[in-house]
Amino acid sequence: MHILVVDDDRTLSDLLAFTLRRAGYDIHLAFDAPGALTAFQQMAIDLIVLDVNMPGKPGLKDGFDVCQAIRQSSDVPIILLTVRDDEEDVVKGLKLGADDYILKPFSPRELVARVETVLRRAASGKAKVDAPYLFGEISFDPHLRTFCRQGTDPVSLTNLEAQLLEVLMLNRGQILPAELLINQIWGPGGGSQEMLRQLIRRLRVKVEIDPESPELIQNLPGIGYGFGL
Amino acid sequence: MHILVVDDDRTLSDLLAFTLRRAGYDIHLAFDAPGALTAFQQMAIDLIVLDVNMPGKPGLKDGFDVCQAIRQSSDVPIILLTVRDDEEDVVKGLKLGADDYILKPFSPRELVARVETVLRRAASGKAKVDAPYLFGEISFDPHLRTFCRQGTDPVSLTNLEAQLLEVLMLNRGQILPAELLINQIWGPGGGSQEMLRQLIRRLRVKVEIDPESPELIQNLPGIGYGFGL
DNA sequence: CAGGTATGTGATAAATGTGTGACAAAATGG
DNA sequence: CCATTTTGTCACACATTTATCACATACCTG
Repeated sequence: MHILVVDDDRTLSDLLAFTLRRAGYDIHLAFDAPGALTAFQQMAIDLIVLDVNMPGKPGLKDGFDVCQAIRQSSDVPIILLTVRDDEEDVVKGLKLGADDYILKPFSPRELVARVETVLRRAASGKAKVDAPYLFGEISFDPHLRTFCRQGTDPVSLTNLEAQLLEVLMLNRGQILPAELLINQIWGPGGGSQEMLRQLIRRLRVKVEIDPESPELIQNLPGIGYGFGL
Repeated sequence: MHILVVDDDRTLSDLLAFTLRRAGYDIHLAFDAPGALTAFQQMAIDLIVLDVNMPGKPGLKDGFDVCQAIRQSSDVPIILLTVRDDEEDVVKGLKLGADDYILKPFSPRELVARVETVLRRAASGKAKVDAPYLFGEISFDPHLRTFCRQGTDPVSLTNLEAQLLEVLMLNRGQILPAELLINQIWGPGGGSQEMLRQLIRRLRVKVEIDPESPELIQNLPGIGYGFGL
């Protein structure tokens, strides 16, 4: 599994490479926008970790241009690297076709988790969702595990609740089989219908206006659950 | 990791070089302003330790001119060396784009700690924060390790407490994963959740009005801690 | 209609995360 | 060297999250 890391900052590149190699990936480095395109064209890359700010040249001056150029001919998964102050950058990048983002500073575990999530989504063949954590008046921040509905206070979710909501929102409009949800949240061999039921319950209590008449998270009997149907 | 040390005082240069080599860095020396620029242009330098007073030539007559010249084309981290009486020099240098300063005389540990902090900041990709150590009625001096809240006596912090507060304040408004804090304070493979918890405790006792209801340093369960949320 | 299954709900037990205090070990300064 | 301070380790308390169990309700089928 080959990952291309694009960042002009050598210290950060080395950290990224070290972390991802340790997680079992083959890493290739590029340090500017033209180098990124060249590397991508010369190697079979499975995912790109792409810093937003980096030196380039006219027509290819930063990470956004790289993202846009790659998207003209490929749907390889792209994860943006940006700092927290640059939320416009995140939105811009996602609109240009990036799949996810990582906020600096990040923990190694966060990085690996993001990479694995994005690779899983790509492997499942699901089309990308624009603004995956927005839905009408609702927004969800998977990094802070915070659910926001306009006009109400932000709600903090627990780790498992946030994982469930993330999977549901990334696959909005569809019913996900219970078995798949259990597998994604508890891993192979973990979890149970019972545990999923309780987790659904807890999540509904936190995110639905009236949990007893749920509108966001709905059930198809005998199959599973979906978000935003 | 290559560090360029610029100082006309050979004894001090040797001390600086010895200390930083012992900490694992590759050291390059320059002894005047023109030599500094030449060395910087000929090598891949990751950080410059730059004495303020040193011989130069017209247009490049001291450390400030070097700093200014380098900043026209590079954002390599720069640490100024100056004596304690020259606070105007410090302000002048920081305005010209230096990242931090070290006051002579200094301890080897102080030097290494400053270098590591500045490299870490550079690696995090975070733009320099204006007045990073001010926050409302609070101020923190990382060199003196002194925490001040208006209307109360200054509080002296230990080395680790000051390191933790520095990381938190430089990333104010964000939750920093515990793993990242541990890594930054104790280095790769060092520290533990246990040790972080104790350090958080000790720091809260010193800086919070009521450590049992902390307002400055807050926890996001399962993720980490943040300052000024 | 009765029985079985799926799903929702609540309560409690178990597990995990975080805060606090005490003491040992290590580091530091005079 | 010794006294003091700092840091690390351990134990326990408390808070939160997750797992388990029990029961209720809805729906479908024979």
